[in-house]
Amino acid sequence: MLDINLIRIQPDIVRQALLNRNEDTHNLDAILQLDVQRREALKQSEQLRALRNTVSKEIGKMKDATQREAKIAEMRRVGDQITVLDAELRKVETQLDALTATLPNIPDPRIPVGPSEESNVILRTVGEPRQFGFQPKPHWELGTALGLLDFERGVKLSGTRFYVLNGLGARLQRALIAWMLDLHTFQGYREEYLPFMVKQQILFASGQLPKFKDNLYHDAEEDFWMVPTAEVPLTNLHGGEILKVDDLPLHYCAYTPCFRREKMKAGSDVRGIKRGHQFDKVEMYKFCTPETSNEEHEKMLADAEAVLKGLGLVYRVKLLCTGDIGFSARITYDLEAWAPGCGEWLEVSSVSNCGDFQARRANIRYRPEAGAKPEYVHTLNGSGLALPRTMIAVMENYQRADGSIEIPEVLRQFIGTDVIVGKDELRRQ
RNA sequence: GGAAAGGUGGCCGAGUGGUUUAAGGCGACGGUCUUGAAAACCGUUGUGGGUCUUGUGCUCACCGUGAGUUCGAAUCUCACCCUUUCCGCCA
Repeated sequence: MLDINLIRIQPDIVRQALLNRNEDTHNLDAILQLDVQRREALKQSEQLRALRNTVSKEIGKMKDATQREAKIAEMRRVGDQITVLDAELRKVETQLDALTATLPNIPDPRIPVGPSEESNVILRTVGEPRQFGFQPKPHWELGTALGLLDFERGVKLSGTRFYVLNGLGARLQRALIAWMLDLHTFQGYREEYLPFMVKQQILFASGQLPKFKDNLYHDAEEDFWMVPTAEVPLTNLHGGEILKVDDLPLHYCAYTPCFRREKMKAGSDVRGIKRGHQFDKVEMYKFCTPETSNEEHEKMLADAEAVLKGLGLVYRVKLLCTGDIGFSARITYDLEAWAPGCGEWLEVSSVSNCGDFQARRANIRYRPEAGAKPEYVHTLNGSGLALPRTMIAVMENYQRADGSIEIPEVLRQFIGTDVIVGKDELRRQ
C-alpha cells in the first residue's frame, strides 16, 4: 500500500511509477479526487460530533426540563446529519481504499525502466556450464528411467501438471529442503513452521489480494486460502505489531508447499516438473529498518546464491526491470540455474525488497527510539530455493553417460547415497 | 460439535447510561535527593485520522470485531471472532 500522503503531495511520482510498470494511470486521478471528498466529509462529520459531545455533556447537568428537551431534540437532528455524512464518508472511503489497494509499489530508481522482461538486465553469470561427452537428457527422461518421477499417477490423482516423486526422487527433494534450511539457519535465519492456509486479510497484506485473486485456491465455505508462497504467512508473522528496534533485523526462513492457480499456456512448460499448481519452496524473509534494507537485500541475494554455489550449479543473476517486478516489490533479483537437459535457464529464486509497501498493508512498525513515533519496517523476501526447478538443475547437471545421477556432495549425508543408479538400487534402499 | 466463564492501555486491574477527560497499581521514561546506586518524593505515559494560528495546539475515533438503541455507550441489545476450563470426537 502506498502512503496516501505521498499520493496526494507527489502524485507525479506515483504516475511515473505506474507508467514505468506499464500500467494505466486512470485510477490515480480518481484516488486524488476521492481523497479530497473524504477529507471534506470527515471534517464536517467531526465538527458535528464535537458539537454533540459538548452539548450532550451539558444535557447531563441540566435541571430545567424544557431547556433540556429542546437540546435533546436539537442533538437528535445533529445526530441525523452525522448519520448521513458518515454514510457518504464510508462510501467514499470504501472506493478510495479499493482503488489505493490496486496501486503497485514504486520501483527503486536503480532498476532499469522497461515495459517487459526484454528490459531485464543480466548482471553476471557464475560458473561455466559443464561440457558433456554425450547428449544430456532432460529430467523427465532421467527421472522416469530411474524411477524417481511418475507423471501418469500424478495425473491420475489430480490431473494435468501434477506428479509423484518416488523413492530417491522424493528423498532428493527432502534432502534439498533439509540442507537448505540448515544452511539458512547457519546464515542467521530462524526456521519457522507455518500454516499453509491463511485468512483473506493475510493475503491482502502481502499484496496478493485483491489483484491476484484468480491465482489463488481457497475454501468455498471457510475463510481459508492456500498459501502461494511462504512469503504470505511470513509477512504477517508480525502483522499489527510495533517491533523493538533492537530486535531488528529479524531473519526468518521456512519451508512450505505453494499452491498456485495458474492459467497455463497450452504447449509451454508442459513437460516435466518445471511448472505446476503445487510445488515446494524454502523461503527467506527479513524485517528491517529503512536504513539497512538495501544492504540486507544484497546479503539476502548472497545467501540465495550460496545455495546454488553449494550445489555446484551454474547460474546467472538478473535485475528485473520496472515492467517485470512483482506488485509489492521495489527491486528484484532473479536467480536462474542452468539446466543442460532441457536447455533452459530456470528461475529458481526471486529476491525482493518491498520497502514499506507490505508493512503498511500489514501494519508492521518499529519505534526508532524510545518515545519516538512508530515507523514502518521494510520487508524483504527471497526464495532459497524453489524445489522442483532446483531438482531439475541437480538431476540434469549431475547426470552421467549411463543415465545415473551423481548426488552433490552437500546432499549426500541427507540422502544417504552418492549416486542414483536405478530402480534396482532403489529396491535395496 | 456441546456447556460454562471471560476479552478494558506495555502488564495487572477498577469501571452496570452523564465529574471517566478510562480510577488505582506495576513497569518504563524524566527530575529532585545522593560520591554513585537503591529507596523515597515529584512529573510524564497508547494508536490512528483531520485541521491550522506548528502549539504543553484544537478536534474526531479507538475498551475483542461488526451492527443497533440513546441527546449521550467501556457500560444496554444482537450477531460474530478469539481465549480458558470441562465434555464429545480425533492423527
